[in-house]
Amino acid sequence: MPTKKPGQTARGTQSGRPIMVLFDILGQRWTLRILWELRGGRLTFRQLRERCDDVSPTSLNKRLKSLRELALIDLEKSGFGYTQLGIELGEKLADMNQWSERWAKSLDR
Amino acid sequence: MPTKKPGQTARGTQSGRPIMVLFDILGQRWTLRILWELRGGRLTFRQLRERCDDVSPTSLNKRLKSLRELALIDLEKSGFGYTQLGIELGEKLADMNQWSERWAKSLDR
DNA sequence: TCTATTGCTACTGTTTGTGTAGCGGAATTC
DNA sequence: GAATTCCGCTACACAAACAGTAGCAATAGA
Repeated sequence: MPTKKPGQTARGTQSGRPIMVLFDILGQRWTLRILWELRGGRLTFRQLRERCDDVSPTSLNKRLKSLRELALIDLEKSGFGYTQLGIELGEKLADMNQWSERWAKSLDR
Repeated sequence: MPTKKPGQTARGTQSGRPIMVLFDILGQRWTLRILWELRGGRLTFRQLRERCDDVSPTSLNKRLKSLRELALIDLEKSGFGYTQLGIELGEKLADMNQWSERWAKSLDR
């Protein structure tokens, strides 16, 4: 299945609305994790695999391919890393991290 | 597979860090969409199914069960809806929606 | 009692993800 | 210049997740 871009129909919707396309890719396993692990700077394919609990190269490659097509990450000599757009999305994940800590505390009580 | 809560190991990690648990549940298909569709208020099981492009009841039920265990949504007489914690997460999704619109415009160029 | 709606489940087939092994290419080392 | 080491990536077979249809038990209203 080719990666769907905003404006095109994505898994589970016909609208092509950007948020639906985003939910499509983020709703696939490892996507969120990959974006998260890149927050500290560029990583090679193999470094990224290690950080992601040795995700299978098959899955990793599929996700990286999609994320590159969607212009969220790119590949340079020093490895995979955020594009300008990806940085913004990474900030959203950082927000979620903060929220998740409060969430965990609430669940404890 | 039982739903993992923060502090417990989740799919793809041993740490139990809240963000990893969150990525686990959000990285399953339909989770993000379900949370998104509840933004306008409570919906019954069947209403939610319709909004989610007729997702199979099997999948919907699994997600709802997980989200309830994680205290992100609850079920009242008027249907499924956000908990207090869920509202906060819903706001993050609203942020993402705004971002995704800018993202789509950037991709056009 | 009959009807309609609720949340939910069983069952089966398709799609998605996993795990191992290893490829070809480029850079580095001896 | 041959061998080694790293790079991104792929093939293939297996396991887990998801989908689609049908229909259940429980509740409420007429």
